[in-house]
Amino acid sequence: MTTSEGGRTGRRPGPGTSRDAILAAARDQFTQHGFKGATLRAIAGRAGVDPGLIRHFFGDKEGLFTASMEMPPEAPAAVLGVFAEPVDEWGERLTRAYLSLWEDPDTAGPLRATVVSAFANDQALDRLRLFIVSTVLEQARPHLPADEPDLRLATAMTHIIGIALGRYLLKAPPLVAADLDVLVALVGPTVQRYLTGPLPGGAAEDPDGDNDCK
Amino acid sequence: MTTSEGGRTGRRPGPGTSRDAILAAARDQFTQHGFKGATLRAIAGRAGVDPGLIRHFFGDKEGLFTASMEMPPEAPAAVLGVFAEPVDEWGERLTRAYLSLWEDPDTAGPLRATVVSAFANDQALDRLRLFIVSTVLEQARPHLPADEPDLRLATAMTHIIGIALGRYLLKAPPLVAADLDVLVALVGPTVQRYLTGPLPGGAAEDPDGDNDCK
DNA sequence: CCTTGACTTCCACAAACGTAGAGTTCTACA
DNA sequence: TGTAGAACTCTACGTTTGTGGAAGTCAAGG
Repeated sequence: MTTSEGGRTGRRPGPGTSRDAILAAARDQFTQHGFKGATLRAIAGRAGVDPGLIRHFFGDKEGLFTASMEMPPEAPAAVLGVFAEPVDEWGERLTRAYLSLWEDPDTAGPLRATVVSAFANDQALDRLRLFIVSTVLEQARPHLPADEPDLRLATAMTHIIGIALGRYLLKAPPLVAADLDVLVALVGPTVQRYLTGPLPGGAAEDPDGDNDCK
Repeated sequence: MTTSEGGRTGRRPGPGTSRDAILAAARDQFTQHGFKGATLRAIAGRAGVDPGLIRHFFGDKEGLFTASMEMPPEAPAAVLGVFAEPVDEWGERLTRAYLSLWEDPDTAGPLRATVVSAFANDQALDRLRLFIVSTVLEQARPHLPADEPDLRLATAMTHIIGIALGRYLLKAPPLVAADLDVLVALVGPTVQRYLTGPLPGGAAEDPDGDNDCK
């Protein structure tokens, strides 16, 4: 975002805006071309900055990468906080909380970078799985029905993530056109059903939810 | 002229085991490191072949890439064929047909490569969206309820794809551990509900009333 | 035999990459 | 006002990459 000064070297006048410009450009390039595909020169070019500056701020290409995936700590907390609410409201709340992360420009960038890189890099994928499995699952399991709590949360989360991918990454027209509230009203009940509803194959009309079918 | 090959002489395209080895290695490397991240030398090394052979068979790195994403034509037909079945059976059939594509080693490779590259490459993403939107949507829309048919199919497809990503790419333990039949029984009804069930907020009446949470 | 064309390998090159360090200019603080 | 250090640019090096062509090998037909 910084204008390129012609020929001049040394520190630019005014407050340093370059760091943020580099981060924005990095997220853009990493999500568009992957880790190896994105070049430091292209990122610097987009940011209107000398490539050497990247090394100054982030040391490494991997340093830049991890920095570009960091998101404000209140972001995951917003999703995790849903688990403190009554369990019968999780469906809509969870859906709305997660999709809101993708709506907010501040968190959408890192989120995008995280997901995309997870699909193109085994290490990043391991990190993502670890976060979902351990953090999310551990937080939610105590409040879920005894039969197959892991499978319940996995299908629910997968569903929400799938919607997010379709709307914000694949940009499927029907999902993009839909209003966020419509989407939440549509998906929320399904998520709720996965979380606390009866499971097929077992005693479906069991009101206690106390069945041990597998 | 004894053969139907015309009057051509010389060595015929042999049983060439190298070509297939290259394709397998290419799919492996492309899905693991992305298009730019995968190197022709690494692919050739994995295939136990000289890098020059790749150029001989596929000409280009992009030629190799597109070739590695081609899948047997009967694969998409298996999914599209579901639309010829009664609409009230689409839920389970669609789910099973698509997930089966990921179970079959012959189609899982290209499918994996397609999806992964779509997330790391804008062109591939456009291709995938075009296929889903135009081919799948056009085929299914005539049989769907009049209210929001596109949104119905979009949520349904997104859900199935999300499950596939969680099970076969992210490898979320609960989804991996679950039997395919269990997964179909769990997800199928949800998909069916998206396709033909009532929409929240809308005034649509549900004639067959299969709103049972079974 | 010999010819032919597909298969396979080796060597080489130009471009682009990440990294490195030295040098230049501006801000912050005493 | 002066100085330390952060911000910033320039030039350069070593490596790796995709690509190209020349040359050798092997099976099949004349």
